[in-house]
Amino acid sequence: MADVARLAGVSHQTVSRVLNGHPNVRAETQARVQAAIEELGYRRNSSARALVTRRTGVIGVVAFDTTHYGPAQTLAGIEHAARADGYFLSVVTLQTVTPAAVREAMDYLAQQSVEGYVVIAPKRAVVEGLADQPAGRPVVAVEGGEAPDVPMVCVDQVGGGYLATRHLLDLGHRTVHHIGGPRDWLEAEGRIEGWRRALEEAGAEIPEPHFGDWRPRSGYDIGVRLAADPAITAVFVANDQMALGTLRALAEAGVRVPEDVSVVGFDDIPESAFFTPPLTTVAQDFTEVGRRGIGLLIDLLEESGDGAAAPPARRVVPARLVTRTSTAPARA
Amino acid sequence: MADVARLAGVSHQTVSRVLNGHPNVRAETQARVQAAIEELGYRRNSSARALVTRRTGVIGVVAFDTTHYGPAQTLAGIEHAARADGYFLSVVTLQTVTPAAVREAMDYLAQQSVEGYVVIAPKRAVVEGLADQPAGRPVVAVEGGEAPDVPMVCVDQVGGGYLATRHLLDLGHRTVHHIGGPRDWLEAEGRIEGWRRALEEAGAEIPEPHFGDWRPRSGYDIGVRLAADPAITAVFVANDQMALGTLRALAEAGVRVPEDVSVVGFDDIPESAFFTPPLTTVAQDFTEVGRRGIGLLIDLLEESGDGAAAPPARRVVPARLVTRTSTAPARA
DNA sequence: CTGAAAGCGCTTACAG
DNA sequence: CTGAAAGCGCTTACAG
Repeated sequence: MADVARLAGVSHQTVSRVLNGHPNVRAETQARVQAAIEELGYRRNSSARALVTRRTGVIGVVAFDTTHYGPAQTLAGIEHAARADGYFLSVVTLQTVTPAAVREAMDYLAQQSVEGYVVIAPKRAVVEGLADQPAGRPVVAVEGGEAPDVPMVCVDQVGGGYLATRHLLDLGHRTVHHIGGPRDWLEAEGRIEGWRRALEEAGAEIPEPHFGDWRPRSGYDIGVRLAADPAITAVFVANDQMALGTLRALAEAGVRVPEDVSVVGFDDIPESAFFTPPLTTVAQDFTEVGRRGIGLLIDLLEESGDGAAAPPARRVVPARLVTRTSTAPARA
Repeated sequence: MADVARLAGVSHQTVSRVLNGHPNVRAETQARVQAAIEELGYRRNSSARALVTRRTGVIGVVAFDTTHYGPAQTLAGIEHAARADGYFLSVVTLQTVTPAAVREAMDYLAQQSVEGYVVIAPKRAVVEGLADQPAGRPVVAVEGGEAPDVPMVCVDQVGGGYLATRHLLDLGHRTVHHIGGPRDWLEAEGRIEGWRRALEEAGAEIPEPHFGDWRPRSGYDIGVRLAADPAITAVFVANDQMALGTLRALAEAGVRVPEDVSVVGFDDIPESAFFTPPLTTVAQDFTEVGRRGIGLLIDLLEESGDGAAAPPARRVVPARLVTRTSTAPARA
């Protein structure tokens, strides 16, 4: 900066003013400074700046092992939104998901003086890790169902589960079986609640749900058992990967989809349109979740007016049913 | 730090020594300082530290839209490796993949004073963007095939393509058809080269390859055409998602896999074991790629001895064939 | 509209 | 083994 000032024949002070777009600089001076900056390829030292402004412009993100489609997409959404607003993203990916690991990750990020956190928190353990954070930096959770204290943005899982189940009931199925995700996932919980609500509302029998681990294998194993019960005509599976396994188990057992059994998934991963048969499923707008999560955090950071920030309504992103050919009317 | 020094009854200088693990501190003094740090919940200001040490400990990562399995996994691998070595990761995800976008992303990261870059560069355009970087910070590319100047770590794509094709030839197929990825992807190029090499080596006819866009739909569209040709008995598809589409097209056309046609994919995504039928494919160790990429960059940053850093051999991670039931011996 | 001064919170030689 | 001094490169009041 000293070099730039010298070349432009001004004080380093004025260079700073130009850099920060302060109004009180003569146009001609500004041009000269700009030229000097270009010529020298000068780049402001971010550490020095952060030291004095007490702002690093860095948002810490605690992400998940990204083999899961949802968390991976959410991370991308968060990144785009943050960059659009001029923030940097420092990411830690959780390997083991325990409250301690979450705290450790946040602690690690704190070393880098992040201004706030976005935590992808679809599991209960993550939300618990959030609970007893040393106050100070704002935290926004994303994909986390109902969290007591932490501001949260998520897709309407209950609504999505309801949508899927309602779709099957509307096709004339007497009831709908469910293959849920792991019970410590808040998303799994939301989806099962939506399923139950739709059944209750329709006065349908509520069969005992089964629980998988999100992976195709578990959907397959449960599917093998479901295939053995000829009374079953409709299954709502809590994610597309498990639904894939279920489809495979049904096919192997000679159960036709959708003629004998209708199947609905959840997530709308890129592959699901090409399953055998193409899967009816529930799509989530992860990009929007990321955008709102970052928006909420930035509101908190910049305390735009009232402390209430975004109204709760803006924090729930609706789910959307995508109808393909794995579902059909129940046989009479 | 001043507060800590006061509480411990030493100079802030000594506090710094304790923080940095300098040897020349009396054990008793150190304990007192530690206690003071704990009591005050003191945390060193990273900006001040970076300002004087000229090291931010931040590695910039230019990643890809993470809907692709490979890049997503690689990112996770990079993150784990970086954290294990005490580095922070600042990530930019590319939306449009052009040389200009790559430069822009690196420029953005430069604002944050990253010490070096790991760039996920499976497309030619990314490698081009890397070419004319203003020197200064070291760059390591990952997943990028052959790059002229930039140090590179990648899975042996040629070897993988060879493995897949060889497997089919070994099963007695006279030749192997190929559905390649987009031609501007270096990985697609490597796989096709391995395919061609295996065919040449076996003296087999080399059919005209087809090219998809990695997505299931394109594998489907090409599969529809392949299904119409009864002479075809073996297909090597450049990724699992397209292979999924191909399987679907074959099934719809009444072509049985593997009885009529054998299919091999590439990537070993979590779903592929549950395709119809379970897919024989080529697995890549992305974690290892991430680890070596970070290792290489850190070598560069810390200039451990000679400038040669890791020997080229260490930079190529072997691919591995995973045999499932989508492949079978050719009919006599 | 522009400059001289002070200070952000650290680390790095330099003394002792 | 420990402290007093200088300085990293910025921004923020304060003058003028």
